[in-house]
Amino acid sequence: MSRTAGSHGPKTMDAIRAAGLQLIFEHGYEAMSLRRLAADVGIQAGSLYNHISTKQQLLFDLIDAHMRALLAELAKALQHTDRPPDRLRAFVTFHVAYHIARKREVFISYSDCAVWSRKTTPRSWHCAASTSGKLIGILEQGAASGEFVVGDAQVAAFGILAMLTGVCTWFRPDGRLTTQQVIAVYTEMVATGIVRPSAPPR
Amino acid sequence: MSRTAGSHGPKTMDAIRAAGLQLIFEHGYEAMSLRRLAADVGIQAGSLYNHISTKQQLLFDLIDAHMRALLAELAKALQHTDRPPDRLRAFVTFHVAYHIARKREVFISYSDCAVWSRKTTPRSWHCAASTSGKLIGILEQGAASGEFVVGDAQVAAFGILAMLTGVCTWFRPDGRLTTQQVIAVYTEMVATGIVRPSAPPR
Amino acid sequence: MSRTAGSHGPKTMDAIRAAGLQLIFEHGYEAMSLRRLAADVGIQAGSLYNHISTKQQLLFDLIDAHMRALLAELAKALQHTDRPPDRLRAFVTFHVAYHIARKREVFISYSDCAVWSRKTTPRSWHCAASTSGKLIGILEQGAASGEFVVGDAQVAAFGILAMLTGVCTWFRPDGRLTTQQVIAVYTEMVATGIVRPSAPPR
Amino acid sequence: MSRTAGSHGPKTMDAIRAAGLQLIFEHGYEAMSLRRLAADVGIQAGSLYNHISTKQQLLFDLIDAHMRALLAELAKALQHTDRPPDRLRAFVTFHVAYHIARKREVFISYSDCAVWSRKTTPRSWHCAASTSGKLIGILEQGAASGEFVVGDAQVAAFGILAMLTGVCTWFRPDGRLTTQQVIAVYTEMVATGIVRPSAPPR
DNA sequence: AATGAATGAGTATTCATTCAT
DNA sequence: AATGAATGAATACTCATTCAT
Repeated sequence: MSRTAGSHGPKTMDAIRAAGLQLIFEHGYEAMSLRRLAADVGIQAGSLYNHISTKQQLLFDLIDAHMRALLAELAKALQHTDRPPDRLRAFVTFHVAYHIARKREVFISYSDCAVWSRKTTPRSWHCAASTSGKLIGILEQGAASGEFVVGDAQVAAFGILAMLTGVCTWFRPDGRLTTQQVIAVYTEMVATGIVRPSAPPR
Repeated sequence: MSRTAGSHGPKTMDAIRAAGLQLIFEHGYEAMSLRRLAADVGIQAGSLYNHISTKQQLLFDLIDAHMRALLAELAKALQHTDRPPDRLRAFVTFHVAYHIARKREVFISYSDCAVWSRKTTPRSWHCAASTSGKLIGILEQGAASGEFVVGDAQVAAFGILAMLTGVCTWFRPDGRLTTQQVIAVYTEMVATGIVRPSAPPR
Repeated sequence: MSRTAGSHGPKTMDAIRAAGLQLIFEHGYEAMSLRRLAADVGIQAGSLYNHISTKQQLLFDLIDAHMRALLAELAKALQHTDRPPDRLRAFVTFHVAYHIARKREVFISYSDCAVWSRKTTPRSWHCAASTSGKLIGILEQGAASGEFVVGDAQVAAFGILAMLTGVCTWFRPDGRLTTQQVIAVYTEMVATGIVRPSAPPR
Repeated sequence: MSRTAGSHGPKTMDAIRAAGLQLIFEHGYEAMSLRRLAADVGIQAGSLYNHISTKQQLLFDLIDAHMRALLAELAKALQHTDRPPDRLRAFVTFHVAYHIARKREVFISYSDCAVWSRKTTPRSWHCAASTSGKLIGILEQGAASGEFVVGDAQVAAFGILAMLTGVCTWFRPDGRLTTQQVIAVYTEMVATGIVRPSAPPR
């Protein structure tokens, strides 16, 4: 029987990460208190330091884990497609699904930009650059092959990413549309235009 | 004349708003200290309370001013257009220009969502609802008149807004594109598709 | 009438210095808690920071004040003497009297050495070097003029200083000897030998 | 063989004492953390308690060992001398040599006075009393036998002890003087005067 | 309208120590 | 005899806010 109430053993670190994720999502990094985090985990505040080195490091670890997962899963999502239209579709499908599923991770990654902004290059930079780089590559490849017409590939990629990421801010699981429907709508919008001019008068 | 230590008179409130805007943008609302704000203004921390009631109220005031300006200028930008394609173009043009010019105001408005999230309806909700409502109206009007084909007007509006707002995160005045060029690219993307399939083979 | 119990106004800093001096003397620098210091002063712990910047700075300020006073008073004690025996006598007299009167200041100055030891040159180094330099000067001057015979002037100076400073550790105001008597004994010991061989047998 | 992480066996206690001596010397008792001590030994902090009962007890043990050694070696140094001048010379020789060799032990013994001061009689009191008692005895014996002239034997003893102990603070093994030379200088100073008036004019 | 000094609750972090394993 | 995780109290220091002057 354990000595006291409260979490114990190797599960504590997992509980800290889970509670940290939730609390930073709810209150923001600065406003999250380690006392509150410890309370949610069921240990004393000082005991957190058996598992983390600093509050900042906990944030970084959560962000890093998110970014590694994002990149790994994105790579997997694209690995069996090679034609640009298919790759674009796979990109959109993955990105929307991931951002709906990992809303909190996405949110706290912005803490990185916000909190340490403009001092140091945020650790999310590499991830963002890699993700947008992949999308730019798809667009340029399609443009080169004549399958797409793209105005400015870079701005297009940033636009698409912002649009897809934005799903975090409004999607509700109990809302009007299911995840699948949202994916379908976004895929259609990216592939054929958000607003399509009707057939030109002849 | 430069702002000096011991600054006083009716300019103090303006200085507080300016310094507050900059500091919240740089550090986030929670991490901004009123002592630092007071130092930037050139007064003692306690003296701030001759001008503001609380730190939170200062944030709200900045956000409210931003949102009122956004809505007022948006209304003005749309007031002399009535055909949906023109209105959509005007909307995009205005939104991009405004977000490039008011990067910091946009940024701190998110503090609102972040900090007081999920407790109370954030004051930005009305603004967001009004803005997106206006855009949805344009899209639906165009769809009704047969000038546009739009899949899901609401998702399309959210997508467009996210895309346009995203310009804040990457635009640099000394970057590859001028504000005018960025506006042109976004307008084109919204009007005719981000990625356009090439002419179908016949 | 003041708003709360507790010290107020420009006297607070003096009270902090007095209480800090006493507490560091009693418990040592590391073991002195700012909470306790604040309580002794009659204010809240946080209010200390209206007067000091850090705990370390408080220590340094106390040490610096002590050292400046020591050097200034020593200079004054020596200023009207010029023959080495008189200067030596004046040095001893001053040093014993000062160390009896400023026991606590002397004690806490050692915290400097102890606490920040061997990392940085302690701020007391200049004072110690200046004091011992002055004494060495007296001894060398007397040796040169033939008024003294001194073996190793530097070791002699260190020895004398240690002897004189040591009075701090055992002198009690209510003890067997008065301050004047102690000064007389030390002066005699320094001038004619701690232990004097009796007249050599002939 | 070097001490390695995971050190165990009967050598652990020795390693704890050695590391404790060094750390208290470097940082002072209060500032020494048991975590750091454990790290230096190569074990976890909790494991220290298989060897020591409390942090305070470790300090006391180190001090007691030092004091027992000092008293034992002093007794041995004096055991084959009986004439006061010889005993005084032996005392000085021993004391200087011991304090040069055991600088760290001497230093930490003062922690005792500092830390627990004025609450309880420090454990060093017996040692100091015994040491100074022995010296006073030598001086008085010499005075009684007519071999010495001593003003105030007690003050003289305290003065000599402070002087000899002070060697800790300035002696450097690579300095101008060897240990032997320092001993010679001190012996001479104690026996014939720090500063000797030159031969009186006749 | 500004100051300077105060409050009291809060912060992240460290500490010596305990104990089941 | 060692570990790793826990405790609970303590640490220096910061915070937004108040208010007599």
